[in-house]
Amino acid sequence: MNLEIAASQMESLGNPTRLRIYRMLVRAGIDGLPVGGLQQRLEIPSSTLSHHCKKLLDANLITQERNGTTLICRANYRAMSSLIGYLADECCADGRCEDTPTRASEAADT
Amino acid sequence: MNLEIAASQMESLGNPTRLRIYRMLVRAGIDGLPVGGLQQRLEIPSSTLSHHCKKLLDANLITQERNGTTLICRANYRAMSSLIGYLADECCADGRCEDTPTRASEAADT
DNA sequence: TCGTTATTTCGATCTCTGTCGAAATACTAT
DNA sequence: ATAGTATTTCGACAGAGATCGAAATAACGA
Repeated sequence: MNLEIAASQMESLGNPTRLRIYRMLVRAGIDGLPVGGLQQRLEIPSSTLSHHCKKLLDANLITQERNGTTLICRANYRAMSSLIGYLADECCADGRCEDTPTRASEAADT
Repeated sequence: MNLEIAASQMESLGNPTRLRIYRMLVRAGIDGLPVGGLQQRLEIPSSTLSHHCKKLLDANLITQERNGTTLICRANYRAMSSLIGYLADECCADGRCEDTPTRASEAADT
């Protein structure tokens, strides 16, 4: 995970419609949902939906698998975990932490 | 936490410069960093930096406290936790999960 | 092949965002 | 008050993003 990738993923999730899509897929689990299923729930034009799915796909936040004429979308859980890790990573690395008056490394130095 | 707030926070973090700022503040811990300190490291015009800080502030991702002429910025750790929770929340609530062949609730039903 | 359903691509429009320099404001110290 | 430092606001511009309808493509079954 690096800054550029993390930012692009955040940007993808920074649109309310895409965040809804993504959360639907997270909720749906490994079975995922077809694009058409998403469209029914979202009630937006399919071209708009396709546009958003492409963004999520490009950001590697979802995967797609064809099944006949329908296209199954799934959340990429691994990417989600990485992103979350990146956000919280190195919390207080350069300073004191909120919960502990002294950092572990500083305590070790004493 | 709701969708609109989460999306606006994601959007805020979806810009590389802002993500850098935010991570610097996360690393800095409770002591935070002055705007000027951020500017030295980022090497961007102060007007641009101010613009980004305002976005992060509006999204409730950072806080600011005046200390004389300098303005201390700090990451809002609570907001970060909420956001992370929102992302991972209700994973697989509507379907089977990746790791477990059957969900806990289904297993309980058996 | 033909028709039907599912999905994407195209092209247009409109709005929003990032960036900057210049000017304004906030605060402190003298 | 005045000068000096820190930060924000303003106004402008270029570029990116969201949205849509229409047309194109993909996959299937009769």
